[in-house]
Amino acid sequence: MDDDLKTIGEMCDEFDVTPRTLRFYEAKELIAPKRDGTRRLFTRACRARMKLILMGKRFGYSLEEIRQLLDLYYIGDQQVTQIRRSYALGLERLARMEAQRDELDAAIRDFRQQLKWGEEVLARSGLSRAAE
Amino acid sequence: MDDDLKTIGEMCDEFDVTPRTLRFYEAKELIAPKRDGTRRLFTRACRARMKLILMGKRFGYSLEEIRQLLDLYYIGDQQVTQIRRSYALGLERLARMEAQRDELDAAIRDFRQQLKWGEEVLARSGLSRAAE
DNA sequence: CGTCAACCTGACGTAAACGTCAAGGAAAGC
DNA sequence: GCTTTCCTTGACGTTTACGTCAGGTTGACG
Repeated sequence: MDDDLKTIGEMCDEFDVTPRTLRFYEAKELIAPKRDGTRRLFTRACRARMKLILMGKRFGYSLEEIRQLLDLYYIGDQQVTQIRRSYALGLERLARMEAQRDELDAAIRDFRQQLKWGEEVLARSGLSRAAE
Repeated sequence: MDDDLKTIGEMCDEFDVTPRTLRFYEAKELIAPKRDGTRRLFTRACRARMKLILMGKRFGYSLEEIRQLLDLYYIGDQQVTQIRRSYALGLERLARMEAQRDELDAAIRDFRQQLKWGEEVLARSGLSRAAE
């Protein structure tokens, strides 16, 4: 049905990672490629998950946290209790993300202040052109 | 002159870290406590740096990156070229921080959407009380 | 004087996220 | 048929940021 399958090499090109990384993610059950005998074949679902994995990494989640996040995205037809647990987990994570963003905002404000101080140091340093 | 010096134990209480952590930071030249014979004595400057170190860690910098940041904070009377280099580095970092925050904002929006979807799943699951 | 708490210096252990190397299978081109 | 290329599975190495001992000092207290 959906057989736009990719080899490990093609995946590496697409996502700019090494084969080791993809095998590692499989070992950690973050992705589950099919097999042609012994060879891995990566489905469209794998690629979707890879995008999410790399997104997660960009803002500092561990692979284990990402695995849980992926479970949240792909719940399917499980028990409602399971969904509720995931939902609660999601709320927690949202709170953490918002806290993190607020800290980052504050840090950015501090940092801007620091840079203004740097500008003054440069200005008073006897040189007229601060940006050359 | 300024002799409000603290022992390692007092520092641990103040910053909620272990002695090992402080010794490690000294080994990595993030802080430079004085000595009374063999014992470490932490100055006010050390405590200021510790605050900045912990700040840096909170939003995901490595200790090595933090060490460079601290150099930016405590420039002193170095060459102006040096100051300029640090300043440029600071601008870069600010850009990175803002990009990170924007990604986080976007992720939070996505996530909120995801949670709304979860709420609907719960609502349609035949149960009236979604939060018990 | 003993000992107890708080400190010291190695030095080895650990978890995460892969890198790297060895040894081998399978298909594709010449 | 032989070589090259791409893939496979172990299995050990690496970095970061410490934890966790072992063994040795030192100052204060009873």
